Amino acid sequence: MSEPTIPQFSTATGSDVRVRFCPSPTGTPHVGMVRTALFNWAYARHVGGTFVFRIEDTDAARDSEESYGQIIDSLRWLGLDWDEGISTDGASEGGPHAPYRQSERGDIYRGIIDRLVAEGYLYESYSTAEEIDARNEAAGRPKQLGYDNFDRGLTDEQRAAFRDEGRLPALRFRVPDMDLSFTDLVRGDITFPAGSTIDFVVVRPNGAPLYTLVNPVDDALMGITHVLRGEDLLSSTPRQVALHHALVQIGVSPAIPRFGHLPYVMGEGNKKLSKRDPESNLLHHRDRGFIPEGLLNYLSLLGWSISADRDVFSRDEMIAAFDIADVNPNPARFDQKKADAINADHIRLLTADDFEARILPYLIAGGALPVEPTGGQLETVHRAVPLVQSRITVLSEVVGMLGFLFVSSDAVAYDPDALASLKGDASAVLTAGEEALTAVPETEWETERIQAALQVALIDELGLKPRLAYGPLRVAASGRRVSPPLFESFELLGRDETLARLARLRAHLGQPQEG
RNA sequence: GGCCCCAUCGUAUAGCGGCCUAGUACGCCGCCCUCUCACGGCGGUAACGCGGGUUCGAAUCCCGCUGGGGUCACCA
Repeated sequence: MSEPTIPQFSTATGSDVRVRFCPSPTGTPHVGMVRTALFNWAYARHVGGTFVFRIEDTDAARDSEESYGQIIDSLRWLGLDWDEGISTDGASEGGPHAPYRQSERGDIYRGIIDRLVAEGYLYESYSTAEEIDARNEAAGRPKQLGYDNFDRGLTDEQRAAFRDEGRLPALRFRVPDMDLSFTDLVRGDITFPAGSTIDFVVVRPNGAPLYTLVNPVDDALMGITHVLRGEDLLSSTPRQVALHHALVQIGVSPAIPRFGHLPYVMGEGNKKLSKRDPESNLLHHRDRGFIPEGLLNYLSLLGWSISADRDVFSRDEMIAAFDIADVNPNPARFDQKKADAINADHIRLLTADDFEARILPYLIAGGALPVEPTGGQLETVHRAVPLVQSRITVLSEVVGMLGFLFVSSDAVAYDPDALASLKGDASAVLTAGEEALTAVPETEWETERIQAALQVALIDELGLKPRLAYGPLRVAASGRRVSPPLFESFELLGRDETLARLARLRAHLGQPQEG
């Protein structure tokens, strides 16, 4: 008859698996946070389990409604759908364990706290930070050791005395004096020696429960079986295991969830990707023109891989292959170049129509097109799609790539860079080009005819190198050194506009340079 | 400092005792294609932190060291 001291961890598998994503709505969504959401989601989808979305807003001072909205917006955009959790349309309660915002679950916590106190798992602590420091100092105990479990042994008289002073107690969890172990889903067995986990505060003196309490409590109440979270929470796992143990003891939940700690997402150097780094901001990537497929793909590569020789794949392929057991424990560095390359691959995978629909908002946001583009402008975009889809890595690049198509000849801006690239007698080239193209009638104004005319006039007759011949024409058309293919661009611009641009650059080059 | 985690090319990773004179991708460097830039194609550069074991055999297992990171809040 040997009852184990530490009860069993969840043995749920397959459709019994319940995972959750429970961000705290502070600040803008971070890519590390999204990676955590992604892995939880992918695992749930892989095993056919349930993905719960909960909001941990127990810190009124730091939480914001704006951040809350951004997180939801981000999950939606990425397509990380949840089966249970906060409801955004008001049409449903969101699930059987509602509410899913901790700020609305006060009564539930109150009940649990009372039971935990009654069973002796929680005790009143009157020590202030100053008093703890002072005691440590007096005892020659290193300050970093923190709380000394002083209030554990308070007598009724002592507590009454504190209360008579008008002091209110915080509630601390009594950590059992034993080794605390668990088998991490990505790291294997981990043991924290007895005595290395001190009693921690779970309820503020004003009665407000803290994350240290509500996180495990909600996981227990919501039947979470697998906790997949960031490595930064690894060292708080022993106290959560202890608390979960208590919750099992008092009958709140049947088992302790299993834990898996995902590797850090690092930035430059050897530090965590900080909120300060722009690439940590999910919204920043979306604004640049990452597409969900690309970002999801790249993020999944931070600590995981689908196979030995492939790294571009769809979300369905990820779901089919993803297993938490395959996650790599090493910290991963966020590599913007690699992320861009993966995104570029996904952009090229898009159908032309899809690509077209996706670049429109960027053309508008970037100012290349008005908020309500004309039919003619939309037609131009449509025809330009094949010219740019393989030329960009993020969607916002279409603004610079196609912007010249939507301005009049007198408004083309010449990049200093482009002007500097002009070698030889550009004016002569422009003149010859104008003559050759003037000979092309409006009715024959299409790419092949344009190319043929220029080929004859500039390459064959003037004997110019293609580079020298087409450079000035490119700058005249787009104002840039890099642009979509030249002859196609001329076709899109139309005969009159093209000729006007060649004339304008010629005039511009003939003028003394000014500012 | 206590405790915990981590350790393969610059980066992300494959590798779970012999298939590894270590594979793939990004990056970088060449070449080809070519009206620019891309795309595409071909080739190249570059790694098992160190030291002990275990074993016929170790990138793979064990120990130590070194190095890096995290955490020690009435934040989450």
